[in-house]
Amino acid sequence: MRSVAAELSPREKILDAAEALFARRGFAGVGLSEIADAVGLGKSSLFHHFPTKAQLYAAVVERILSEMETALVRALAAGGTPVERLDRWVDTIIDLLGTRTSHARLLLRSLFEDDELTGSSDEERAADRALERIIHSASQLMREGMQTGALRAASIPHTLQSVIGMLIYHFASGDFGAELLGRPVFDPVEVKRRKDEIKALLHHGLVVGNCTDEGE
Amino acid sequence: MRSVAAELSPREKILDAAEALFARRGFAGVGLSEIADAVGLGKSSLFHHFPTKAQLYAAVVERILSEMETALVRALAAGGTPVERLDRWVDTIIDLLGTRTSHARLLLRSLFEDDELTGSSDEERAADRALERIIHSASQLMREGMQTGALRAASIPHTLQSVIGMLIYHFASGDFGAELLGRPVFDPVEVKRRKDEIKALLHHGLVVGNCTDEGE
DNA sequence: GTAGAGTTCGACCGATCGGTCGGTCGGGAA
DNA sequence: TTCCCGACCGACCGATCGGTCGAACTCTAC
Repeated sequence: MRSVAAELSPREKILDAAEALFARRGFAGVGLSEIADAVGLGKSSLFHHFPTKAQLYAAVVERILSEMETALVRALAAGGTPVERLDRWVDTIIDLLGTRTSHARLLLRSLFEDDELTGSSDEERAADRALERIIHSASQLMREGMQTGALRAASIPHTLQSVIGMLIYHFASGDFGAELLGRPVFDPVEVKRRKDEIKALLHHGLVVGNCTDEGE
Repeated sequence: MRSVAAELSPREKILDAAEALFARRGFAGVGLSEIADAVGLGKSSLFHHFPTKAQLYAAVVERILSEMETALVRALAAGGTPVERLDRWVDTIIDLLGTRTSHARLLLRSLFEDDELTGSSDEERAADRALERIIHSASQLMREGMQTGALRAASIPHTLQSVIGMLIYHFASGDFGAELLGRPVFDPVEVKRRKDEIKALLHHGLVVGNCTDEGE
């Protein structure tokens, strides 16, 4: 079948298997033997590539976040008005989360588990820093939009939390989301629709008729 | 110390301890001995009140969802325009999630783990049905609002997902959210602000100037 | 009293957990 | 040919997992 392209390195194969399993059942819910079986290796061989289970998990998270950061930097660098960049920011994240079916769940899980999972020296700090940069540039974008008057004045952290919630939660919602939608959340039709719906909500809100000023 | 009010029943004490632990580390991440220690019982005593670990977990989820359903039914029954009821719906959920600090995480986790955790006969079905009723009544509310023209026409499932994501994710985001906000997400000031910010986003959107019609 | 239900307990079970260890294997350099 | 080295493996370690069992300790009702 595949001819030239060469096999993935064992390290990558391990990361792929671990990513899928961790996303489905969480850090504590997956045994190393299970990961090893999925890759086709013995359990002891995993320790040749990753010193501990926690560091394997950290490597999985780091890979996801750095891919996301790269994509977002690229999307924002293309320029345009703040609103155009915000729309492109949303599109880029949805393209990623809608394609890599385990990323949303894994990121959401890592948000919980990391509270207590000790930040192991190297790998985990890298993930944290990538996340920090993503958040920082998004905040910057919103601040700029509000200063130029393109965006309504609002709490930037809260608005960021709202957008993150709309994005990550949706693609992590699994069977529940699929039942709501009547179609898998990763179905291309629904992924496309998700882009439109989120951008429409950001552009127009939900309630009609409250256009110009205050809300209370 | 406390005189009249009576102790909580052992069943409730177990549920409280299990709720806090499951929320923090997930189903697989918590051992029964840990729960037993937290309650002040021997591990074997837990099996007198709950036949298996899975059913204890299901009971925890069920208690949360039924409390939430009761509060929401009460909030919607008070009547008013669709927009008023929607605002009250948001306020009610935030009052709950902002007070019971483990509920958001536990609900979010249960959304993931349940995909594979077998729906054990009784207790788990009860939770699923409560959740179904919550979603159903919220959909009904949105449908009514759109039909009367109070709400912008939009995909009800997607809008529901967005609102759920904004609510649940935020209160589950823990240290990450606290760092963003500069204050714990359960701080009363931030809880109050969360209500205002979400309702403002639903009322006005984020982008200004796109008031009346289409967005492309 | 004492019978009996409800509750709690320690001891124990097989299985699995993350991780270690000593060693096998194949391929490239000398 | 020899040597070396990274990849890999099976056997094994102590600990902990969810769960069972039978005995003991309440408390109430009679």
